[in-house]
Amino acid sequence: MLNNAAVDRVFHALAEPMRRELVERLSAGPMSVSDLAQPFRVTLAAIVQHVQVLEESGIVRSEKVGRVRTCRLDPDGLKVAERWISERRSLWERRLDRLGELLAEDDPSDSSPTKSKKKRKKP
Amino acid sequence: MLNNAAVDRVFHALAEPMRRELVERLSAGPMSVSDLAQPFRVTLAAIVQHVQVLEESGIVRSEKVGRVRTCRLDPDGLKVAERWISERRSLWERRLDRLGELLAEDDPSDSSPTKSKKKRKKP
DNA sequence: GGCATTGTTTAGCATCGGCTTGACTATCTG
DNA sequence: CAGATAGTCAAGCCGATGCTAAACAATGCC
Repeated sequence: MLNNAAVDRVFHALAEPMRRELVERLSAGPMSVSDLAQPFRVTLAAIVQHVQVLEESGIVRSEKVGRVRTCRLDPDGLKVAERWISERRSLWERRLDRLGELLAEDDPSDSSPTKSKKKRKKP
Repeated sequence: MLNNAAVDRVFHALAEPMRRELVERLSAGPMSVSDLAQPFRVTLAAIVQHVQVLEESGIVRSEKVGRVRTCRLDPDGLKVAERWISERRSLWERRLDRLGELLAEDDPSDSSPTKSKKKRKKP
């Protein structure tokens, strides 16, 4: 995988609770940095640093006009993480489905983990 | 949001590259801890710790039979992260769509920085 | 011009997190 | 039984990370 570094940056960015809240706020619409900072009890500098991380990860884009920097969500950034997850999950779930089919083929017994009895019959 | 702590744990778990590789390996099928550890150049203890984090986050379930602990992916854990992302992203994208419609309605003035020309007509 | 607003940058601090080491338990195998 | 295998636990090292303070720059407003 070549986009490994991108996946890395995105998940690293989303690991931080305050950064996720910033994303949450931005999902409602674009915002200046100080507007973003308003509900938090931290320095503006801290918010700026978080925004930088989000921006380097591709989750957020921003542009400065005058002295105010306006930040907006970039769906493509989030898509990177979303795809990584859904690929792994669907891979695993397909596997589970195939397994279920195999079990159902000739064994109507309960497939729950407690005392699973493996009666395999290969024709 | 009450499941905030769960979201926190899941994203924290996925932030670590080696843990994501473990998830990747597990998406191919269940595995013992030492099988999981095999391709990595770290101690078994390190892998155990990673597995614990993944398990506390709900991404992985495991059961010990005899002296071997078998780990398997739990799709529900990954779903927590997947839903968080897709909710934020789709919220934002819906907003973009509405904006596009509004712009197309009667005001050709440009709201995006790079000369985007949206000529859409709403029937 | 003078002052407030809005960020940006850097250095330092404190905490967190990943990893190792080493001691230990429990289970299999000959 | 002895020894090997598979994992667990606790302590500690050390680099990464979030936050602050402080100095700075650029823009807007009177």
